[in-house]
Amino acid sequence: MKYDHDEIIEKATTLFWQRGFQAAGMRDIQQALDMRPGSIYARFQSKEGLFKLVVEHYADNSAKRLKRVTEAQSPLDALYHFFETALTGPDEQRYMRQCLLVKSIAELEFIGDIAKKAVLESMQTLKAGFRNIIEACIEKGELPEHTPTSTAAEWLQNQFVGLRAFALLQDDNQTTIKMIDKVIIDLKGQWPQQTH
Amino acid sequence: MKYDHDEIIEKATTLFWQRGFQAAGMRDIQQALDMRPGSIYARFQSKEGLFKLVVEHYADNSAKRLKRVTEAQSPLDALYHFFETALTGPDEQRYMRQCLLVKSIAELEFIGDIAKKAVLESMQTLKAGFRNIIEACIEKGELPEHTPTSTAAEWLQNQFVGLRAFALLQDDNQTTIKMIDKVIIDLKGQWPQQTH
DNA sequence: GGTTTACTTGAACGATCGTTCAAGTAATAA
DNA sequence: TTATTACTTGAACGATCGTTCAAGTAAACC
Repeated sequence: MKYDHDEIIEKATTLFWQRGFQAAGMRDIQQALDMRPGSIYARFQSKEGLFKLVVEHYADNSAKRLKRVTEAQSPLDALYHFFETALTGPDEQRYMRQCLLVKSIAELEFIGDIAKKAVLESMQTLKAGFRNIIEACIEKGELPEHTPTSTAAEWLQNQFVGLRAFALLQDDNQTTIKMIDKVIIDLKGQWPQQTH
Repeated sequence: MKYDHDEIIEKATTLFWQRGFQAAGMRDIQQALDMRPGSIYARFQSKEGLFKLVVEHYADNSAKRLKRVTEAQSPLDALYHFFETALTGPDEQRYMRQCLLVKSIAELEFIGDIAKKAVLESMQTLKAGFRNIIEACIEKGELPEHTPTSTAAEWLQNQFVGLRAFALLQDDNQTTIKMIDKVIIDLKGQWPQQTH
């Protein structure tokens, strides 16, 4: 084994995160990993097989981060920090502002069934992570008891998705932070009634 | 001229909206338009040239719709309706839930500079449309005077983008409507202060 | 020591991509 | 009537795509 497995996955993650599944051609991958096509196919079966591992690695990482937010003294503050870190990084890491999973959803049709399944399942994992954060906030008295956890979790994930798309095109971090502030305000705010 | 110009653009819009720029291959386009490659290139120079016209056509249409919202008796109600129509259409028109422009932003790198410019400019047009709606709401007393129009417009566009991505994966319209309700609630709600 | 297994190499394959081009058609202008 | 212009056709081009494969290497197992 000439190449370390974790190192490969991380290099591949960077490439797929920057370029997306389709745009990252096999020859780009070969260059980024410093591996020849045969090696890659012997290990990962296909481009999709490699991508699947990357998605799972990315989702694991994200889930761990969300868990850390849940376990913070003030989950609400930690949530704010989580958003801020994800959305206002330095320019050379701008590609990180976009969520790899969301980016993948945009090209779901081209990905193949196996990796597609991994993407959608990872989205569910993240949603559960957001729900845990909200429940932790309620428990610590940072959010009202009557907050509808399931709805709020879906909403929060959606805000995160929207903000990542927003921050990607946004040059002014101050504007992005204003949007994060708004998210926190609305999270504490009213929720729609069942009836409509 | 064997083929009508508007008809071509509309057929092409449907195809690009469904498949995206990259995924719509020239042979798909040829089939959808019932035209041979030479005809297409003689008229539109390139795939990108055709796409540019499609984007502009789409943006014009969207701008008109937003304008109609602005001019409604109750812009806020009309806004609600606009969201609802865009996000809960029948299943065979599911592709319409995704905004063509937002979808294009996801593949901005592959599009080419000319169409790319058209996409970004169209986004600005839409943002201006949202701002006009908010100003109309304030004028009609449906939103507080102190609503920060520019921030709120950016926020509203962002909510729209997020919701379209959300609705695309969502099967239950009731859940989507709950999210639209939340948008309207938050639109009337508090806004972050300048200082932070 | 011999066999197996896991990995590595790099040339090459077939498919598909956007695009070109020589040739033809039909309407308009001079 | 002739020339020009705008459009149309369909075969074909070169580039690039993901993938395969014969051949080689090196550690692990018997």
